[in-house]
Amino acid sequence: MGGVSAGAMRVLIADDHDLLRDTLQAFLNAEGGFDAGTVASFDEAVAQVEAGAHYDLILLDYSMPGMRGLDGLKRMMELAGHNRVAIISGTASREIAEEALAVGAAGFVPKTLSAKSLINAVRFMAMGEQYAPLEFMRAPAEEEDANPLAEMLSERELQVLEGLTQGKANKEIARDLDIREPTVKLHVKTLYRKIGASNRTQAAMIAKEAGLF
Amino acid sequence: MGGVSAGAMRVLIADDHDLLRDTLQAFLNAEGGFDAGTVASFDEAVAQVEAGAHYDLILLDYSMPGMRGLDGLKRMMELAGHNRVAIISGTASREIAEEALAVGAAGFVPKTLSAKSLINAVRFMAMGEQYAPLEFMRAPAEEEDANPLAEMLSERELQVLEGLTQGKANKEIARDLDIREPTVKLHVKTLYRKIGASNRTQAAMIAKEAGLF
DNA sequence: ACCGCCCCTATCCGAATGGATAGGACGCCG
DNA sequence: CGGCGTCCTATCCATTCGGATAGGGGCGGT
Repeated sequence: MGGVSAGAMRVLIADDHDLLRDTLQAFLNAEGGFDAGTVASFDEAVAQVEAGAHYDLILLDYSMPGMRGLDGLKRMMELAGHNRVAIISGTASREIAEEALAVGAAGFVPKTLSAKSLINAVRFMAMGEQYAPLEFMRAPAEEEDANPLAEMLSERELQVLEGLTQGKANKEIARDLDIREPTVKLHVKTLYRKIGASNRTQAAMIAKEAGLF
Repeated sequence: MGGVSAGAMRVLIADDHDLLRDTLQAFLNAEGGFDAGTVASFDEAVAQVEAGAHYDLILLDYSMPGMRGLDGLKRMMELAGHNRVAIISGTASREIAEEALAVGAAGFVPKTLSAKSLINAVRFMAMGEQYAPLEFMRAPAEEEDANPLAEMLSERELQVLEGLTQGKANKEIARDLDIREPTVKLHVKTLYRKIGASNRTQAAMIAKEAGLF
């Protein structure tokens, strides 16, 4: 363990949100007894590591310049096998967190975590453990799909709706799904009622609005 | 950290990202001499204000539970006309910032702002000024509009296209624009050719895709 | 003045759409 | 078993849409 003063744990915070980065650094130093450094982009973090800097933990923001999603995580872990690398994010979904942990990240820290919990988490991860907030991993176990729309539509209706969002004619949709056109018209009509549309364009916009397809 | 000196400026931070919220509170109190309170949702912020709490500035996170975009801003400003209200966000676009300022927000604070700048900004806003980081407002000043689509369409065609994206029938569009239906059909047909659509749904999706309307 | 472009209006026609109605086939559950 | 919901098919009909064609009027540039 490369020792800096009295063995203070060294942490590198890489985040383009200066506000969080600066206040977090101050907080970790003051309340957690860490030795925290900061950079504002993935490339700067890489430069730090390539320059030989040692950190007990590197926190990478999921959506920062240069990160390209989990790509940055993988590259950083290759670059410095001995440095522990964790993801911090305010927006990433549970799926991304799981994938990050799967590829060997030291942990996943949502920005909804309390500052106090973060200190514990950082300490935990720096010790070599893998961390992720249980409530984050458990709660949205199967939400993402829970589009209010997708729930109320049958399988066929969803397939037809997808066709609508592509501007296809009933005849085309029928061919694609290998059913007769009258059937498509039925599904179209029923899904109109279900989602509150009065024509195919409205239906398509509503689907798009809901983030479907 | 209690040190609420007589004239300490009171700031309310409403953000569901505990991490930022807590560290920011500590930072504002320690470095800026503020008296900062925090809540984790819009509803809690409303409760605080309704309970009669006075703040020199209220910082609302743009994407927090209950906010519903700028809806929350407007509601909060109505609720407490004398309290200054500002938006803080890590993701919102320049357009949103401009709209927030237009409806009378005390300011717009991107989370990419440095902690030092934030203290100045908060002080500035609490004094009654309207704040927004110039580099944020200027940089993407004139791109968004340069829709390749909008350029090739005439005024009327754009109006008609907007009607299409709302799922309106030609007849409705004609009524709205106070022209005859055949004219609408003409515009529809010509704009199909211009943007490469073969029916109204496709046209609507293309417009949406291009960020129009 | 002529040309090009945009905007407006109009008519005709074939095709697609929206809506109503009426079945048949299947699986699930009380 | 008898309902119930879902999916499939079908027919009829009024309306809308998409496309073609044919004008007239205004406005700016050549």
